[in-house]
Amino acid sequence: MSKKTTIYDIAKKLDITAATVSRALNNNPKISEATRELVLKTAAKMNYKQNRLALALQSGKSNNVGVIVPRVDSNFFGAIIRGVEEELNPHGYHVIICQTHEDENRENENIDTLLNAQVDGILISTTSNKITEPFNRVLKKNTPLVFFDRRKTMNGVSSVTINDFEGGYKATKHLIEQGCTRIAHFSGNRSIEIFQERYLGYKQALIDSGIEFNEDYVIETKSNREAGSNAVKLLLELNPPPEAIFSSGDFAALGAIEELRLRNINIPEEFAVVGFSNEPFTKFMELSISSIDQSPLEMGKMAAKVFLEQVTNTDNIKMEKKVILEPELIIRKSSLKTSLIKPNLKKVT
Amino acid sequence: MSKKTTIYDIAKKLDITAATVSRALNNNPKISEATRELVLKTAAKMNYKQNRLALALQSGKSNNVGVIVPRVDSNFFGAIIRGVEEELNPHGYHVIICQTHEDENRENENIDTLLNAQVDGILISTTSNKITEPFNRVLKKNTPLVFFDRRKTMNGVSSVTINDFEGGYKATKHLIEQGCTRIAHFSGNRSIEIFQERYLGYKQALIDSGIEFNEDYVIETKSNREAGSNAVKLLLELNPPPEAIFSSGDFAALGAIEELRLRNINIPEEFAVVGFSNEPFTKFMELSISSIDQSPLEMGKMAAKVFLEQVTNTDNIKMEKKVILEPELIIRKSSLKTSLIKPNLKKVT
DNA sequence: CTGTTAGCGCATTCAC
DNA sequence: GTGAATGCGCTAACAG
Repeated sequence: MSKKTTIYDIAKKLDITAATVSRALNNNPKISEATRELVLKTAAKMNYKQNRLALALQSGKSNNVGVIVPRVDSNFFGAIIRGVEEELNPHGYHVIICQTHEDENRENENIDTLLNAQVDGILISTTSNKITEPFNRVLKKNTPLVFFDRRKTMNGVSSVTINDFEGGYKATKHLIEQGCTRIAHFSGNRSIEIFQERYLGYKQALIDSGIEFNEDYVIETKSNREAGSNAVKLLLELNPPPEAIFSSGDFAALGAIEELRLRNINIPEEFAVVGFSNEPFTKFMELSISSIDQSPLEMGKMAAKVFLEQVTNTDNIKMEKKVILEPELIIRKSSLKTSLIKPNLKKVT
Repeated sequence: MSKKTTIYDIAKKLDITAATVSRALNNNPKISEATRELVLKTAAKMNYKQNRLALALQSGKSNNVGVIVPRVDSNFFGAIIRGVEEELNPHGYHVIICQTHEDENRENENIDTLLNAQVDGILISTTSNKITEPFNRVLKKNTPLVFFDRRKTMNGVSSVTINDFEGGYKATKHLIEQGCTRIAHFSGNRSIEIFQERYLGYKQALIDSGIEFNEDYVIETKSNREAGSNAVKLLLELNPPPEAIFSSGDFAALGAIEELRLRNINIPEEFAVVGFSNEPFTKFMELSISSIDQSPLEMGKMAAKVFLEQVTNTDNIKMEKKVILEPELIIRKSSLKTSLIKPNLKKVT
């Protein structure tokens, strides 16, 4: 059990005052070399460890930052958290994680409890685009706030995102280059900025290549296999049906592929597919799935760096920084046609 | 910015003392209903929020628990952390995460900084089996310590693991039931308990079925595709070669499967494979891979529960609890032979 | 029921 | 250079 030794204990032992001990421990210049060494040595001997809690209370800095994500057990958020932790740990910060499960109320609760816990900053991938009271409290309290991936539009708040528009554009452009013209899109809920941007990128790529945009080819799906399977069924009933899909999510892309194979449609020859997020499984599939990599590790590190800048620049009241990472297209079998000769497609009127 | 309002602020406003305010806020019985309501109301009006740091310092409880894992961006550990967070959050605890990257030194550092941060408990999947000084400090400080998945043998310390022996046994037994007799094993580093146990389970299943154990069929591999691919190459040069593999890791199993397919060996007819961990990709492959599920979500929740019990039972100085979860065999295509008739295998002398 | 006092462990004034 | 005093925000012990 052994009660924790404090600076008072070591002060008493050395018959000096706690203030002196504190100074010695903190490399305060106004202290004699002799006492400093003495203090350091006996501190080590007595197995002294600083109580960060007391320091936190008196300094107002807890050295904890809160990270709020929808869930932690996905590759994407896991990698982000990894990045945040690795970047922040060397600076003496601990990472507290909170999950929202896409629930706005829990998000608000999490923010409030983190604020109560006196975190030095909050990094969040938000679930809604409303600016609720807790967010205002964060600003009022002057706690550094950084959005990553999913942001809200707030004055003076920094964010780290990827260029989702570019991601959608690249994916679609790639499909066009493979010779596809009838390209469908699985979109997420477009009231969420990232999905809207991917959609717009898709649209723009079509326009830039002189391909007519077809509303019927855009389907809003959840990101799971069943949704992808159902969506592709709808598409195949269209006349003409599409010959490619750019999906805003890898799971929906997977579901689509499964459905297509069930119908003996050859991928990528007859039908090409590109997903989004570069989930690990896309790489391991025998028919590997092309996808857009969001470099979540980088995103996490970057979010942490932005926080660190914010916490350093105390002079600047406000500094709003928008970091936009470039998405990378990973071309795999599901969209790479071996020959550039356009394959036989079902004849279409 | 607006300075945080404290109980003193609201005390001054109401012309009472801070202690009374504290009592009202904490539902202390010895207080009049009138003042309680008054305090509560003005507290709300002044937007009072408790400073958990001050509470922590004075009570000695930070309401934070540290979770230490090799890395956070794997499905397994991600799911565990998710379980921990979900179980602990309703009890007012925050989860601080630390990564070791399988480095013993970083593990020790993490423990020490968590201790300094006055966490109320440490949940850890340890990287080595040595009992280093920081672990002793945890005990001396009487901080609840719970191992999960990878444990050390320490007196009075609880752990939550799966029955790895049983996992190895089930996997191997299943292969035997599919008609395989020449069953190889990819083992991890067997100085780590979990791998040793899986190996022993494998061995016992063979013995129980009257199958001779063959040392040559056991290969120590890392858990990645390349290692699996290399290992299977070695196996195929044996005479007779095995006709099945139980792999201690899914990635090695995947590598093996890739290599087998390269050689046009039919799976599962000619060669059956079972992995371990039930990584998401095993399910999504077109040739889905059989695996052992470790129910990481449950494991995380259980570890959290054990911690909660520990923190509640203050009377009992020591309580050592060993929770052992049952692994589940998930049978998929890579090992499920459609007919019970033993398929044509390469003839062997 | 409520006020007074004290302390959690530390760093930081201000004296000397 | 060092000591003494003070406060961070809160709760708990002891009075009354």
